[in-house]
Amino acid sequence: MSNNGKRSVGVKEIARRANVSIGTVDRVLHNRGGVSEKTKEKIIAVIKELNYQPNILARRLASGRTIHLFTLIPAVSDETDYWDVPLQGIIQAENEIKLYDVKVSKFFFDMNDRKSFVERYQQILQEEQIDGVLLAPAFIEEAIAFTNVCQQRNIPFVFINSDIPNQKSLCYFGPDLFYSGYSVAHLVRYLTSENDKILVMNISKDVASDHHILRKEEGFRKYFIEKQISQTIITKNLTQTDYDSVKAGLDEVLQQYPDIRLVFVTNSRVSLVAQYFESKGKGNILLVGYDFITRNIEYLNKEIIDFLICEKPQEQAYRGVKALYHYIMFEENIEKDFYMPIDIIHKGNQKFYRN
Amino acid sequence: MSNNGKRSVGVKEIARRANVSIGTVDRVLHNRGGVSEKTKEKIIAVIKELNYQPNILARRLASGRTIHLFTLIPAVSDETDYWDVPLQGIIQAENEIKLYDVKVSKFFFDMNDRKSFVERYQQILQEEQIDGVLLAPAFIEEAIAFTNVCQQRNIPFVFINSDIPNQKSLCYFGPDLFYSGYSVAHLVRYLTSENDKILVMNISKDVASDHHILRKEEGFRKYFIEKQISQTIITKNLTQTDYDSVKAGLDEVLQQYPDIRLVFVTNSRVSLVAQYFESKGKGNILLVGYDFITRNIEYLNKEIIDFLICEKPQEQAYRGVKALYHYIMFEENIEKDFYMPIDIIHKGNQKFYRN
DNA sequence: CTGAAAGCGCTTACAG
DNA sequence: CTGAAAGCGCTTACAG
Repeated sequence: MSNNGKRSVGVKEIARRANVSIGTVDRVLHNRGGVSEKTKEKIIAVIKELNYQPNILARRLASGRTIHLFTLIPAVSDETDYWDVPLQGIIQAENEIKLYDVKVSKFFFDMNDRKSFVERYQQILQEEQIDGVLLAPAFIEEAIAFTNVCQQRNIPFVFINSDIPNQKSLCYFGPDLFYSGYSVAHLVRYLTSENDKILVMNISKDVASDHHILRKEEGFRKYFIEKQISQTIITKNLTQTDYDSVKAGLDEVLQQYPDIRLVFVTNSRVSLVAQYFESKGKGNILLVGYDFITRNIEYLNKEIIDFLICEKPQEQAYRGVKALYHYIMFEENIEKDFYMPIDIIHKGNQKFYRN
Repeated sequence: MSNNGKRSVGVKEIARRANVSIGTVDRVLHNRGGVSEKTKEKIIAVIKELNYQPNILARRLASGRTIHLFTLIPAVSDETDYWDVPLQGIIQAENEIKLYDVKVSKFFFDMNDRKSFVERYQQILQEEQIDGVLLAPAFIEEAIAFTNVCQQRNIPFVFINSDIPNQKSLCYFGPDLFYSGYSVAHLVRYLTSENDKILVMNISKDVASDHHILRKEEGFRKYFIEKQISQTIITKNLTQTDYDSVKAGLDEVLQQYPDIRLVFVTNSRVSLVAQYFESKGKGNILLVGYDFITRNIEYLNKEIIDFLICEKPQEQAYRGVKALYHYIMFEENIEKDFYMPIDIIHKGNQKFYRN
């Protein structure tokens, strides 16, 4: 109707110009083989000449084939509901693309159990049709094993939350951990003066191999070295994540250094420290931590947590799923690394923040 | 193939159950009329019973109709390239949806010329097929006139950048201006102490009627009143936006108040103030302003601008166009107000920031 | 007021 | 190696 006859050229026109049937054009278009070199060349030439753009709608409609995507992320645990946020991102993407006959199957592993990761991915690998995989590679070796199989089988996969470089993922969506810590240091410089002491708190069952935490602290400290700022930075590692242990640890370190000015908690466990300050009193200590999750937001609003750093976990997962879909649908190549912005949230701007 | 025969029910099945032809089903589906009450009711019942979800792909494919959207935003000017950012958002959305046969026609007006706004919208209204409109209602009365016509003609429209409440827009994407200023105040409290003086600078050709600026300052000041903080806040309005005038204004105010600790510029003109500080020296004054645009980023990296507040102008426009598309395609209702997050950018986190 | 047919631009068997 | 036909789930004239 309002078409101006400009409806872009399709297989029909290509077939006409190449003097073949549309079936043969389709074979060339999808590299299905069974076409003589000569006709193939001719058809390719016409396709180029016409700058043919396939009609995605028609393609999806005609091929009754559902696209099957799989996601593998940690389950929400009592310790933290952080992983509910990426899950929401997956669901958001799913709702958008299910109209185009895409199915997303969601698998979850236990953050504290390597085996569960392996079990889940083996379950996935047993599926007969796997068009793409999104995973949070919490256990590096196991994730490598999984994605090696994907590579062999030509299944595209994307990482979220943390990256394994050189693993030929389609793309990574998540923080640049080092830079994230580095960035916090810059903010901290605005909040403290040179003779203020800073406490870095790493709260994790396995600090020694917690890549996230280590890289963030590295970046944080690097800033002070680079800028030659001789501010005192104390690190406290806590490998027990229950409140009592955190309380004991804080009691100890604050007794030893009573004049701490700012506490930087390198992950979402900042709410535990906030809980401590809520009962003990916070004085003029500033508290900075990670992740825009319910518990933390409560303390943010009470002004017990001063700043939360957040790297859009929902968007990471959302973009991850959409990237797989786009890759499969349009054979589009995607920019390899997509580092999330490092958002700063305080009581004053939390209202309209979105993960 | 991998279909499990679960391909959701379509018009055919509805027609079968209602004992009519698919043509009649289609008439009911689109309220085209010409169907007897009785059959209509019957068909509607079946549709509900089956929880029929139309196949959008097929719908778009079958109806040769192109969707025509129109956008009306300010042109990029010498004064500021701010409006290039929303334009990029429009283009981004356009690229995503043009696959679905959507055309976006972009119109631009001159920020300093009401008449150009009127001319452009009249041009738009002459188009024969208008499926939706996105506009930045910089001139309120004129925007009301325009959108009144849209309402009459049943054309959906969305606002970006600033809102006109009660104008029955489909949706608004942009900042909550008051809250934006309020939010900056909270940050400023972390950066200054109670006896530090603050300078608010409004740089705009028509400060008195610049809604953006006025609301932000209002929010900013409100914070201090609410919290009963007796910090000195000086306002300086500059109605000349060239550098020399800004320089003169700053010379004057800084002579009068030599002990200013923080300057808050209420819009993207903060680069002019930065330029001043670059030549005069900044001392220990902090500089806070708006918008993540090239000129400002340069000064951010030189640490002459300390913080930029940004409300994702690209995303505003992107979401605006997508909202129109979704509304038209799926007749989906959209949440009425979508206030953008109030992002805080400093030298340390600007690297991965996206407008 | 209603139905039957053609067609949107592709893909998928099937036949040769 | 290639073609002709049927069909994906809709919409659009056209005929009655």
